[in-house]
Amino acid sequence: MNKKRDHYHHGQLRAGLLAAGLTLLDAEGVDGVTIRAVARGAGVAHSAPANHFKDRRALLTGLAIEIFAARAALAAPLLMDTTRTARERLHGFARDWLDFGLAFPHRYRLIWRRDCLDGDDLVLNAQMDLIYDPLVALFRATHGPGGTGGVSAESQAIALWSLLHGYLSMRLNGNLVEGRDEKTGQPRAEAILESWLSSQQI
Amino acid sequence: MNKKRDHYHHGQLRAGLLAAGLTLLDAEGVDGVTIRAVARGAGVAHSAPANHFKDRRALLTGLAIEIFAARAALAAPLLMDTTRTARERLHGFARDWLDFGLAFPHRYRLIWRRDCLDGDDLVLNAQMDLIYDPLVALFRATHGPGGTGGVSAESQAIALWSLLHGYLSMRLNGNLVEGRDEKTGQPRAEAILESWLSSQQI
DNA sequence: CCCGAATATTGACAGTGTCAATATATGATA
DNA sequence: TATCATATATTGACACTGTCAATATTCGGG
Repeated sequence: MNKKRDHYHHGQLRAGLLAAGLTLLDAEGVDGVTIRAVARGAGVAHSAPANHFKDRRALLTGLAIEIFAARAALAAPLLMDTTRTARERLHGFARDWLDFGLAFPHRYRLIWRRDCLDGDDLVLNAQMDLIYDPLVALFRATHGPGGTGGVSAESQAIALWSLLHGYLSMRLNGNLVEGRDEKTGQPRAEAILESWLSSQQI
Repeated sequence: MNKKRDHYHHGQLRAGLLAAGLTLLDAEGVDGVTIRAVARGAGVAHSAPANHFKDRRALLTGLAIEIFAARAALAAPLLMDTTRTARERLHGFARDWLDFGLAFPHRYRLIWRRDCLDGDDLVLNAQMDLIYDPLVALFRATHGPGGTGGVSAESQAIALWSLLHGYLSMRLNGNLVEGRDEKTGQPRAEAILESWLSSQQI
């Protein structure tokens, strides 16, 4: 049963490739995650990954799904935690998202690199909805029964996510520097976030 | 002086390479802009570009500078046009930025791909400031002399740009679909933009 | 026990960026 | 005008990549 180990893997290779890929991603960025480097990391021949991922694109999509799933597993319960106010939940979600991006820049970049990923992958898209849907629901719940001014819950969700994603992208890109708001003295991201939440009367 | 044309270029090659690069960029995206493909486009040997761009990175940085410069040439005068109100100017700037990104997705993506560019390039960074500085100045001008509530002009500029960039990134990435606000019926981007401007009392 | 299916290996190919060696053209100097 | 350093272009090579085809090994069900 386990005579010739070290020569032929079995069963666990897919997971091993993903693990090696994540290590490479954190260390060298997306460009470092080559099929051959991942194979080397897992200790198999350069063409072995082909049995588990048809493409480099499929490999990166597998990584993105793992990463996104981990975020959704945290964000979804947080957004639906009815023991907290809407503002607390949105603030916590935003804080968590920013912290994640700053702590794992290469992971954050990868999940948005649709040119490297399979944009039609159903699992990948489902992970996004796992966050987006509770976010919209939360905004909808904050709307009064009258529902007069302002924009829709969907637009609010998209606006908040755009704000977070844009800020984070530019930070990770080196276009923005960590800093504090010149008026309030808060960390910049905090100031912008709180200002937006207040402007939405949340 | 011009005996052996067709064999050796002179003088105009750098511009020719950039032109070929831009064509390739629009047609195939950043990945299509390889040194060799650009050389083929300009009709020279695969190693000729090395005399004008030390790297592929340098070539892409050259492209990004051209692209950014063209945007700055439009945005800066617009932001400083004192014949218009602050709201008109900010709205016009945002509209122009969104239109540009949607019309030239590959160009838009490239100028933010710091991993493909030389992030320390002084010319490239100067182009960004050519837009950022007037933007901050405009926000500062809208602040009353009291200067009580709200965030600083810098934070406002960063927030607006984050909002625009985040929305555009997700649109170009395929994460968002063109649509209309469910409440106002406006195009989504318009609704989000106007809502933000109003929330800043502009 | 055996055979098909799954999985891993080796080898090959075209494409890439980059470097070194070579060839040609330009422009300043004599 | 002649010469020569310098700028520019060419050819050739190398290592690396993704992907495919052919081959070898292992696993699991009959």
